[in-house]
Amino acid sequence: MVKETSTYSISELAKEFGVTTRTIRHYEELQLLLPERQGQKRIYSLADRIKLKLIVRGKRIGLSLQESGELIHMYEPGRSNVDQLERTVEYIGASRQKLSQQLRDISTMLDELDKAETGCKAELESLRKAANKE
Amino acid sequence: MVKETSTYSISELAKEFGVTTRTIRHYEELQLLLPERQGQKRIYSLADRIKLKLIVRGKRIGLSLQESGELIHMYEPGRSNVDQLERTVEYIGASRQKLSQQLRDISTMLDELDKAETGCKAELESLRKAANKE
DNA sequence: ATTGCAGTTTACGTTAACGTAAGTTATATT
DNA sequence: AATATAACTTACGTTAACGTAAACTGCAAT
Repeated sequence: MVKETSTYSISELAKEFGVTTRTIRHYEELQLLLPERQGQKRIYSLADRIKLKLIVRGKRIGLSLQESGELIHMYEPGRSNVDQLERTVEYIGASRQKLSQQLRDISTMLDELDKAETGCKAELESLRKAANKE
Repeated sequence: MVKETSTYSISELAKEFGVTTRTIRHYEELQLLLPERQGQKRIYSLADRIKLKLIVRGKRIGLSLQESGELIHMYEPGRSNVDQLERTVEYIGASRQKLSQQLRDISTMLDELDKAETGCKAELESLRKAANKE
């Protein structure tokens, strides 16, 4: 069963993305989200949900809220003039470089984890052999 | 020309890794580094340098200093007993999972950047065509 | 009518990761 | 001997990203 409506309450989003409502309101304070209102209550659109998803994903790879904000901004209207578009393309290039570096870093770490694990398991083996000889 | 000695001053390391000496001392406050001393002066070994490298790399992919500290700990003596070794292997597994998730996140972001870039460039093209028609 | 959620605002508190400044010491150079 | 340079310690300051508490609102069910 998939959702049929395209609006969400704050607690629905909070539950879905594993954050608190305070966190979501905080993102709004920083202008990362700007939900509609029904009276006092915040009503989140599908677009808001996607932005939140991007923020949460960004956090997993160590982006600051500012950086996520800039990424969000890229997917938005602002494509008014050439100057703006060119700066966006530049920013995309820089982002790609940073992400590529992260890929390399993660590969290195995974390699090192493999080595460490192999070492641990060998160590465990020899400890168990020694224990059996008693 | 490669370094032949295997000790470093704090400012050498700071320069090499692009951090301040304050930062390096901070890592020592958190017990991530424990350099020798010559009187007051800190003398860093090759092992210290490697740890620092790991910390800096960890920061690039969004690890906290605590997490980097735990990773460092894994590469260290502690292999005394079976219990400890097993917990280390578990921790390695968890780390690998987290890193794998990051790999997926980064791939997704790179894809989205590609789409955004394509969109921008198309937009730029049509803007330029329009400008030429004047 | 009141009890109970789910939501709201306002505002101060907290943690991580350093920055920054002030004053001290040791070594090397002019 | 005086000065510069690189190190050091102590301690308070700062920013990001929320946490937490208090007090209020609106609607729904008992």
